[in-house]
Amino acid sequence: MATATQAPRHPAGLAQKLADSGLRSTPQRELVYDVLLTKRDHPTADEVFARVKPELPGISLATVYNCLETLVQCDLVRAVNFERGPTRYCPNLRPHAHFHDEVTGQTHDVDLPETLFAKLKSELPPGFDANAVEITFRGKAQSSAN
Amino acid sequence: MATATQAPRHPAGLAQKLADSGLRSTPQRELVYDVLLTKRDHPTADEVFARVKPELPGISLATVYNCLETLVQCDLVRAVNFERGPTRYCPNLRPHAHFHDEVTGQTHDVDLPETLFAKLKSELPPGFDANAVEITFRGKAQSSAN
DNA sequence: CTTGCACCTTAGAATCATTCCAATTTGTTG
DNA sequence: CAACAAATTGGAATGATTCTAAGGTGCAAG
Repeated sequence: MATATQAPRHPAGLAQKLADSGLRSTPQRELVYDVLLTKRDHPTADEVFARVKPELPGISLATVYNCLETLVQCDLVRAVNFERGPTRYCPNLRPHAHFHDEVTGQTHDVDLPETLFAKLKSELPPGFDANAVEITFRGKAQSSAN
Repeated sequence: MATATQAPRHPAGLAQKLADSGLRSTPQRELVYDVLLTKRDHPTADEVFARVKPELPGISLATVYNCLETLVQCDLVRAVNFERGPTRYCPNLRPHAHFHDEVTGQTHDVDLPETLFAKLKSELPPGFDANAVEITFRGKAQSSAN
């Protein structure tokens, strides 16, 4: 069998994180996570399905949805939504914003200083207690590097 | 005919704004807009439909969708999305953020200083040109006044 | 081991919001 | 009034996601 190119690309934290939640590590979950880490272009469930299928031809779309949901529950992946479009998935765990390119339809991560998120929460009127902030930009990006 | 209670609640700018876009003012459009202005609780299309129907029993859901879309096009109303839930509609045109109460499911407007929006855009890396920013909080609100 | 059982995966049906479509209705303009 | 464009309508169609029921899988206790 081939070797080098098949090694798991993720930091092996998956099995652990899953176990922490009383869940099992399965080939499907590993592969879905791998696919997200390998090409971080915020794929939809369908896109993940397409990327995963060649390696695991028997996998079903329902399972891809299940795996993605599981990864989100375990805080290994974030679900990203934009205007009723299909949900996209992002393995970037640092707090960051998203930029939606209106021309290409691509989604880019935008790192913002941690202080900004704090500042935003501090602007809330009294009585509002936020445990998450989401920031989304829409516009045009000089899509050079891709 | 009755008078006081039936007077249009909106600032009569509707017909004008529509005309600006080469569109007609219709009873359906007026009423949908009225409903949004009257109870600013970010209703879904279904909810708007329910509120509009008693006054115009023949109206169809498709028309409500059409009217809402038209109002959004004319910049009289904003469409607000949260995690793949049904689109909600908001006649507040000032730049503001939204707070989603995880307990009640309600959506609240949150006014933020204009400078914050500017600051956010200025944080974008070079090459990114945003023409809109969306800020969404999720958390718990002391739902007192409603 | 081998049986039990909880967890997983699977295919396909079901759901839900929204959009599309083709047929009327309405309004305006010549 | 006639002709045409813009709007509305009900129902069918779409697309993403979730549900359901039926098999797999794999560890754990005996």
